[in-house]
Formats: sequence, structure tokens, C-alpha cells
Amino acid sequence: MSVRDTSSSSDLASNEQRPAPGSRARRTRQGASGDKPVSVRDIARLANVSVATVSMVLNDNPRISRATQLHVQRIIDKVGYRPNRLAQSLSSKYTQVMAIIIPALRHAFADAYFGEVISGVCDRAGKLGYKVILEQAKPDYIRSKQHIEIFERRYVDGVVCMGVNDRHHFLAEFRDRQYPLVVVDNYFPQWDLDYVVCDYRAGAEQAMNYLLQLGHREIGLIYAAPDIRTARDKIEVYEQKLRAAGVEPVPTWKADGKFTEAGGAEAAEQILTRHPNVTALFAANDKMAIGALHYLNRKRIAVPQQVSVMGFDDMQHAAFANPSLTTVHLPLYEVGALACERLIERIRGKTEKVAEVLPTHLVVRESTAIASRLLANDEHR
Amino acid sequence: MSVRDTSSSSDLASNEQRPAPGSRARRTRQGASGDKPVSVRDIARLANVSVATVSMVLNDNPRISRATQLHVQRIIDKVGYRPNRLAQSLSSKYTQVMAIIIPALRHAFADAYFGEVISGVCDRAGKLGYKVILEQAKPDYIRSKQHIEIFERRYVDGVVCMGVNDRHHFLAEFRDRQYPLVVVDNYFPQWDLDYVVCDYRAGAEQAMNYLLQLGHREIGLIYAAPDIRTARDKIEVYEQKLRAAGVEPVPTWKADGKFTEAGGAEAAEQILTRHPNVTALFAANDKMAIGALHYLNRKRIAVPQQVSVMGFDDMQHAAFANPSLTTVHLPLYEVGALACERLIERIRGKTEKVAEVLPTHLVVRESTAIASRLLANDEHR
DNA sequence: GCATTATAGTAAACTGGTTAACCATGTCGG
DNA sequence: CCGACATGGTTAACCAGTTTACTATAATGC
Repeated sequence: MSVRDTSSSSDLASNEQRPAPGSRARRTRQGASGDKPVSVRDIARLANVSVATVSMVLNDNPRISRATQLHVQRIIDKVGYRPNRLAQSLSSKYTQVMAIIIPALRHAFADAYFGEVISGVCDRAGKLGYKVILEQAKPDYIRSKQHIEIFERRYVDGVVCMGVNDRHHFLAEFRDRQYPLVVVDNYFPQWDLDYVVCDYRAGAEQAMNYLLQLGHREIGLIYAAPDIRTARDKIEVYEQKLRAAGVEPVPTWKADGKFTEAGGAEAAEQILTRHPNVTALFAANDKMAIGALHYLNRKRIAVPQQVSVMGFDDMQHAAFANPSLTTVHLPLYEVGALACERLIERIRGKTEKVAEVLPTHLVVRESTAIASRLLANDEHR
Repeated sequence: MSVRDTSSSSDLASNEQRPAPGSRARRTRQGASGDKPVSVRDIARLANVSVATVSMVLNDNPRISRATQLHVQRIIDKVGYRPNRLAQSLSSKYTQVMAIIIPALRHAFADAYFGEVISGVCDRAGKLGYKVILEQAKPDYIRSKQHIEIFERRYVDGVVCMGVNDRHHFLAEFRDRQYPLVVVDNYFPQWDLDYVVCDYRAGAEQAMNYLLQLGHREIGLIYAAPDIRTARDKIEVYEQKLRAAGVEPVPTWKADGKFTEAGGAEAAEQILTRHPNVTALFAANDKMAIGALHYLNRKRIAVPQQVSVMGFDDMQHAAFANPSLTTVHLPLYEVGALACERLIERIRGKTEKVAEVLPTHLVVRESTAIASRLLANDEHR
């Protein structure tokens, strides 16, 4: 039955004329314009070869001779055939899709921080032939095991996970590496997951070194999210650096700014009302720094003359704050791209642990200056 | 409890004991941990029913009796079976996936504007059982017809398209509605595409009315992207409103800010050096407004005392600019959510044209004030 | 009492690809 | 001249679901 190529000359026409031998009409009502979807079978018939051959041509299998390859390809091009990727994935075991999982923050994608990373992932994924789906890990999402389901139901081959913290225990389920996962900008020694991060410790050191060089000693810290390992690193470095400079950090020099502008403003207020002698504020991200700037402006505290402000992240608009923000540049786009690439390698069977750390660098702008304490001394002299 | 499935208590065990009636061992070596993926066939065997029955149970087909339904469902739950969605989509013709197409801007996703819309789309899509994939429409992407291919290869059932302009001719290919598409924040009378937009005209009117009420007459416009219909609307309204107030707009009161902070700063400079008498700047988005603010600060031009600045979009951080930005709030999140919903309706066969316009409103903050001209001529200048 | 219709379920075809196993030829070494 | 091997292609069995056409049984109508 399957060897029905006998009536070869009528092939093209028979498609329409055949009186439906199988009993059922095969028009599945695709587009309104009546384009019947072309399949490998159609191509095989038109090219007088088996479907296996067509499939092999599609996949550049070397078993096929150059001649046949060309012949079949010509027909494929002529009819504009595109293999159905659902069918491909169904048999091939690979979906060529990865997910980006972001936590359940309100309007998460509107955050430029995540946006940069996402851009990196998407660009690189596109180049490597992968599609990217977006998933928001709300509590409900985790509870119903959606993060596993997207694998089991064959939505994706792997996931890039960002914005996660210590309380996201679901990550432990990826320990066994059955499902490829790469964490961005955080790491979990206890679960030994693959990760790609910016060098937060070095970044914090660059920031602190600079502030210390400028003569600042009473430095406030606007931190956030201490349940994120890389965020804790910043806090630790802050304290280490102060001690190394002979200053015992006062606990209340610190305040939680929750990674938001509003939080940053509040934290700045807390710190400065408690400690008017603080001459510099180090914020763990630019948003909080901008919040602090906003508070200082409102209070008519001159930046950087009276108080210096140091940001972290180097978001696009940090350069356009008033005054423009001195900050630590994070290669977020690159982190995303690299995470994506490593994930794909994992998917393709590579087994080495991924633990990439990308360098940061200081960007000096106008929100920082010599400590006001030193200027005052100058005047008195 | 689970022991008494049916008559045959050997069902569960037989899974292993059966001497492979087919011929080939069916272990496909899935996870390293040896989890064989469960299929409808497995469930059918365990439940002593046909695969058709299992399928119908999965789809709540009323043909199945309550008793069988429960019996099969119990087994599905027990073994934690999840239907393979590739196989489902392959036969059912629906992928339950939509794409968001964004133009080829560098680091497009890092833009809070797109981010808000994306958040809206993703949230709503998740609620309605759809996945969202991200596509960047670079010139190459369009040239190779990827925007069609994602449909033909069955990646998606529909797309939400944002950030497009008049030069994106590929949109014409969606005119025939063979592939569902909803445009966000732009509209194309010539192609009659479905769209969901903010009411840009009303927004621009709100902004202009307010500035005019404050006594401003020489108002500069920092526009951008005149190849976007909704962006042109803002320009048109700006001129109409000026004329309605008895002011003939001067062409060089306008400058293109390219929707970026840097562009906004440059545009502000151009306008103000050419026309020092301009007392207010209306920027077509917040980023440009913030750029303008930055320029004015640098030039020690007091905002709002000397020059008022009006933004557009109401991005998160507009409130934390110095001074905080008066702007027009755009319901971007809602626009995204609605576009998503309408798209799904389209996919499901609804045929009414989509042309939704969502209201905007003014948000008054500190970057605008009574025109300096009115404050007696004693002060600055 | 028998045809008629509902009800509940099954077998098999179908979605559109990939791939292992097999087979026909041609080439080479001994 | 013959077995060994390479080349290039085919057959048929998969992947994991959905759906149509059919069947067996029970309930109803007259």
C-alpha cells in the first residue's frame, strides 16, 4: 500500500483528484485560504524518494548523496515546505526551547536589571537556534510543580533562573541535574547548582575602595535581600573593607532598601537621621541609590558636597540621575548570554559544572567626592 | 486502598513481568535516574481501559461515565502522569503558546516601557493557560520570514507585536488574519490590523491642557519616532492645542529625542539654545524627559522655576527623578493584559475586529509650575 | 417483542516527523 | 574470484497524544 508511487506521472494532480480512498477527506481546515499544510510525505512523493530520505536531507545526514540532497532540497524550496517542529520535537527528544524563570515580583519584567539579563539570554538563544519562554515563579507556580511540569510536558529543555533567593527551596529539585538549570547572579553552595554571576565581591570592593580613598569613613550601606547569597556578599565586603580601614562598622549604618527607589529613599532617611555624620551612602543597586538621591535632594543635602552616593549595577539611566551616579558596572547582558550558552551546552550533554564569574568595574560620575570631613578640616586650617 | 484497583491485582506488577510481547524493549532511557516516561498507553494498561478512554478523561469528554472518569483519574494522579504537550499539540492543532515580538532595539527588554507591557501579557497569558515566547524582530528575522515561520512550524498560535512602526511592512502579511496578531500601542489604518493602545491623543491633551493652564505658551516638544502612528498623534495634538490657545507653533520648538535619555538631553539643548524664551518642555516619554532634566540641571536652569518639564508614560522611576516628574500615566500593564486576552479570543475563533483604547491620566509632580513669565519679571532670567 | 435510540467504550487511523534495521550495489584486498 | 566493507537508500517501527467510526449494552417506544 505504501509503495503507491507507481502512478508517478499523476502525482501532482492526484492530490486533488483522488476520491478519498481512506474514506475521510484529509482537509483539516488549516488557513482560511485553504493552504493544505505540506508534510514530509508530500515532499517524498514529489521527489520520488522515501520519507526517511527527506528527513535525512532536512537534517543534513551524510548518508544522503549530494545529488539526492540537491534534488530533494530543490523541491522543498519550491513548495516552501517547513517541517513541523512539534513532530520533530516529539521524536527527537529536544524542544529547542528554554525557559527564563523570574520570581513573582510585581511587574518583574519592567525592571531594567532583569531586562538586561533577559536581553542577553534572548539574543544568544536566538543565535543558537533556541526559543525562549518566560515563566513567572509565583508561589502557586512552585506549589503546583510547574517548574518540573514544563520539563515533563516537554515545553523546554532547560531553564535559566534569576532573582532567586535562599527561600526558593524548589531549586533543590534540580540538584540531581536531571533537568538542566543555570542560576543567574546567585549561587547555592548547599545545592551545587550551575551558575553564572557577576563578581559581586570584587564589585563591592571597587566601590568601597573608592569611597575609602575619597576619605570617607562613616559610610552608610543601603542593602537589600539578605537572603540572596550575592547580596550578602556585598554586605560582607562592606564590613570587611571598613574594618581593614580601621573602622568598626556600626550596625545602624545599615538599612534595608528592598531594592526599590522608595525603599532606598527611606533607608537613606533612616541612616542619616540616626547618623548625621555619615558622609557617604553605598547602595546595593542603582534604584535604591536613585531613591537616596531623591531623598537627599528633597532634604537639600548637597550631593556630592555633603554626602556622596555610590550605586551598583550601572543601569542605563544611572548616567542621567541628578547628579549622575557613580556606580559599579555589572555585565548583565553578558551574564545572560553566557548563562544561555552554558545551559545549551548542558542540554547537549556536557557535564562539567558551570561556575562562571564575570568581572565588574567602577564607573565614576558625579555623585561622589572627597569626604566633606576633609574639606572642613582644610577650611579650618 | 490503592491495592484494589480492579479485579487484577497483578496489574501494577505486570508492568515489569510481561515478557515484552512486541519485540523491542521499550525503555527509552529518559532521565539518568531511570524514570521511564509514563504515557497514555501505560495509564490505559494500568486502568484496564483503552487509550481513547484515557484521552477522553484527560479532556473531560462527557462520553466517559463518572465511574470510569474517577477510576482513571485516580491512577493518573497516583503515578503522577502528565500528558506530553508536544503530542497533544501535534494532533490538536493548538500549541497554547503565543509570541511577543519586539523590534531590534539594543537590549530591548531592558526598557521599562516594554517591560510593563510584557508583564501584562505574561501574567494574563499564564492565567489563561498560555505560554509566552520572546522574539526579537531584527531585520534578518523579518527577511527570513521568521515571523511567518513561527506559525508554520507550529511554535505559536498567535503573536502580540509591540514597538513597530510604519516601516515594518511585514505587518501587511497579517492583514488576511490567517495568523492572529494584535498590535500594541500603534495602529495601522491602511492594514486594518487588530490593536490595543493607550489613548495617546487624550494623554497628550491632558499634558498640553495642564501646561497651558499653568500659563505656558512657548512650549517645546521633544518628540520621537514619527514613524509610529501613536507618536505622531502626540505631535499633532501638541500643535492643535497650541493653536487652540492662540499660539502658532514654531517648527524649531520641536526636536527629536529618539526616545532615549541622551536624545532627550540633546533635544532640550537644541530647543533651549535656539529659543531661550521657551518656558516648558513636553517630552514624548519619561526617558527623554529625564534626559532633559539632566541637561537643565547641568546648565543650572531651575526646574520648574525657570522651565517646566512634562513627561509621558509614568515609568516607575519618574517619581524619583529630581525634581520628580509630572507626567501622563499610561496603563501599559493593562494594555499588555488586554492585548493578550483579545489575542487568545482571536485564536479561539472570535472574528470581531479588535480596536481597544485605554484611558490615560495626568500625574502632577514637581517638575511643572506656573510659567516663569507670569511670575513678575523680577526673578531669574 | 422488536426496532429505536442513548450510553459508554474500543480499535484503528491520524497528527508529522526521526531512526534503527535492513538491503542492494559498488569497491577493494588477498 | 570471493568475502569484507563502504555507500546510499528504503522499510517500518517508533514518539505520545486525539478523533472518528464502530460496537456492545441498556433503556425506551409502540
